[in-house]
Amino acid sequence: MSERGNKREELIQAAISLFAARGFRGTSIRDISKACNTSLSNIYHYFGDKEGLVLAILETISEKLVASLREAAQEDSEPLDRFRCLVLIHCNVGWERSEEGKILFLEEEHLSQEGRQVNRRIQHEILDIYREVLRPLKEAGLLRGDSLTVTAFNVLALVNWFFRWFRNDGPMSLQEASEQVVSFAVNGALRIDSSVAGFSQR
Amino acid sequence: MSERGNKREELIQAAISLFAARGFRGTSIRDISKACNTSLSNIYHYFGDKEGLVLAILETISEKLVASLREAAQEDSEPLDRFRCLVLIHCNVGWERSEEGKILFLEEEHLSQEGRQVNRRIQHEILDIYREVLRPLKEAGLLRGDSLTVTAFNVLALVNWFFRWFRNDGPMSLQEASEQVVSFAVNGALRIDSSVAGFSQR
DNA sequence: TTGACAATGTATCGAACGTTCGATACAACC
DNA sequence: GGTTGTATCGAACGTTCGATACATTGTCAA
Repeated sequence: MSERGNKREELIQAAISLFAARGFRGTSIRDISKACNTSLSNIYHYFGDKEGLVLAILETISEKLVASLREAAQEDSEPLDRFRCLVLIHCNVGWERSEEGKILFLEEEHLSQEGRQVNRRIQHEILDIYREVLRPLKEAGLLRGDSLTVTAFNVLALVNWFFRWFRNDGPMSLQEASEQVVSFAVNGALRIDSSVAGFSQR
Repeated sequence: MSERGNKREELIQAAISLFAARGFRGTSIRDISKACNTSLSNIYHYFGDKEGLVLAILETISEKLVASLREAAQEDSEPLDRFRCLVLIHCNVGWERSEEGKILFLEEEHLSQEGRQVNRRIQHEILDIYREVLRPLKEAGLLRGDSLTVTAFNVLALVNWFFRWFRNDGPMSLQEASEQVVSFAVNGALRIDSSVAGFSQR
């Protein structure tokens, strides 16, 4: 009936949804096994224990979300456009995968030492992408703050909070809302002299 | 040994710390009772059940944090300064009471219908404070976005995320860091023509 | 002094938790 | 055709959970 490795992926997907909706402690492995019509012990066969399941989830997220952001960050265009593009992509991709995003920031305190490290590593990867994109803008003297890291934190704040307040059935479309976020991020982070052109001199 | 009503307050304070550190599901009422050297049943005597304890905590937070913000928002100064002041106060007071802040945003999914409503009400109160402070700036045509609400969300994003990344033992002081947040918030939210003066015409 | 009532403690409950176990079914390999 | 490895199962383990029942103490008005 089922191909090889299918159940494992199915379990991960179900666990992502349940963890995102009810949290780590709020979701029992029985809930997850029931959602996949399989047995408790099958989860232990695949992941060792409950935290092993979380680690597998984090791996999945790391591969998908971070890859999308890296792609956006490596586009070959002007630094400002690249920054704009990164924030916009992050809003859109992150909203599509908002369940995964919730897991990243919701559950750190319930994890063991190893789980915490993996979690931090992923968050650090994302932060680094932003720093990298912001760096040429800083070198061009466009950054408002002194610290690349603080600026990156602030931009990430906007994006991650966006996933909390935005509702698809609200008055704004995803496109409108994420453009608002981009605008806020650009103007909060950068000093823009109304002349956006003539920028790529360096 | 203990005065009347002391135990109740002691239980609330201990519960705030434990919930903030380990989450709602991660903290048992036994943990809380042990932290106060009292018995399980005392908690049920005072709060009815575990969620009643959370509701009592939310009441406490609502009284303290919201009151501080209201105070900052009602200062009699120029609208821009009032906005600046509100964000700054929020950063500082919120950091001092960061445990309470975590509870506000961490646990919604574990609460019952009533708990959710109380939680939303408090978040709505805070959002309204920001909207109120932003309104005169919008009427003066200084707001970048069309929506007061979205702008308020974005500012709240910066403040609430600040509580996540800021560390007292880091390279920046609380004052430096919160000023960075204020700067980002002001420039992200508002169109400022470098001439800040001559503003209070209305 | 006593009686009501709030405050606190002890003992216990059923349910749910994460985890482990021994046993299959089945495919692949030797 | 025996051996091995993987996927899956149901049952049970010990622990902890939120909650309750009931007894005891403390306090203060009648």
